[in-house]
Amino acid sequence: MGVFWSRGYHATALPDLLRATKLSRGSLYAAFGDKHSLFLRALDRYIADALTRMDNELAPSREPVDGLRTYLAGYVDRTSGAHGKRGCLLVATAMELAGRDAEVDRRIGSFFKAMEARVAAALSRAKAAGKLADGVDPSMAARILVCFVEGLRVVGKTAPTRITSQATADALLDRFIK
Amino acid sequence: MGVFWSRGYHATALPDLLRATKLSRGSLYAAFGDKHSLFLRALDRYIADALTRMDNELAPSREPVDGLRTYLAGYVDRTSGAHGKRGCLLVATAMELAGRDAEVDRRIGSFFKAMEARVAAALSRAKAAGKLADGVDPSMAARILVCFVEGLRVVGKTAPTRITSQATADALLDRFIK
DNA sequence: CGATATATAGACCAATCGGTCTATAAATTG
DNA sequence: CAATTTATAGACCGATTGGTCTATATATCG
Repeated sequence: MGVFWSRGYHATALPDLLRATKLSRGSLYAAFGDKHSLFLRALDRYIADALTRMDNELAPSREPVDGLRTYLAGYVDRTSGAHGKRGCLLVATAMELAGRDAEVDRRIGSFFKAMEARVAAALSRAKAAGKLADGVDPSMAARILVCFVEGLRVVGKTAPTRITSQATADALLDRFIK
Repeated sequence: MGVFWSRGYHATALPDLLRATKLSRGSLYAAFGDKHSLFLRALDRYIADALTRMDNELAPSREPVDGLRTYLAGYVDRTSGAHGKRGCLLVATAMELAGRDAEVDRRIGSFFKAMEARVAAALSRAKAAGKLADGVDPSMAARILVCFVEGLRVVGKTAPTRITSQATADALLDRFIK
């Protein structure tokens, strides 16, 4: 997964995969079929990891605003400094392959929907608890936040400081909560 | 430019470039040196186009909030439906090449800075005109908007409807203005 | 017109791509 | 221990990569 993550699909050659998996050429093909299948598996794991992380951060048992704060803080951490330069397998894949690979399309589309749904749910709970500012619609705000964090991943490629990114994320969330 | 735009750097092969430029192999190399130089030229033009467009949309002579509205509307248009699926040369390049290509790094970094500066300037003018909501810092809000529109480009790969994207952008801007 | 400069098509190059296959080594099992 | 399975290294394949070069055609110009 890591090698696709930091290089992208096309730029990752078989030798890179062999080095990363410590497998022989034959074993790799026996285990995964071909490069494309292996890539989809890496993408699936990346997505699954991201979703379970969100399920923890935004769990209904937690205070929703706290959950959103840690959710955003996680993105801040992953998109600033050296972490940021590493990029994001999902965003890189979306830009590189979406629209040209049906399997990828489905995964990207459902991931964004899933993320948006989780954020919207957390915002709804926050609203129910009276924590949201007046006139904030949870599902609308969720779409904004999803765009924002994915934008963070893009801008994160220029390695902004954690301080700046954190302040930006805080400023945005502060527009939504009381 | 178009061919790099919709396919990315690695996925664009020489035959694609020959077809797009209607040049012979020899002429293309005589004119541009190599694929990488040609790519940088395409990227430069893409960036220049984007900046001059912003200079028009956010011109000091225009009403700043109107300028921001048309600026956002432009992104909405470019990131929804079929336009969205086409993607963005800049974001695709950032994800594909940033961190591995110094020439690209410089361009991506300076573009985001330039975009942020222009948006911040427009927000400052809006604030001076008393149009900004209480507690909104122009430069902070500019960072938020930049992340948001770049996130739109990513999510736009899933071809959301223009209606939805426009409503999302409106909802965000409404959090900043009175 | 004839001479010269320019651009063309496409042969050609080494390197690398993803993928297959075989001969050998290592591990497993009875 | 011997027999058998499993995994290894790496030769090998055709296709394609970015890039060069030459022979031919097309303009340009005096």
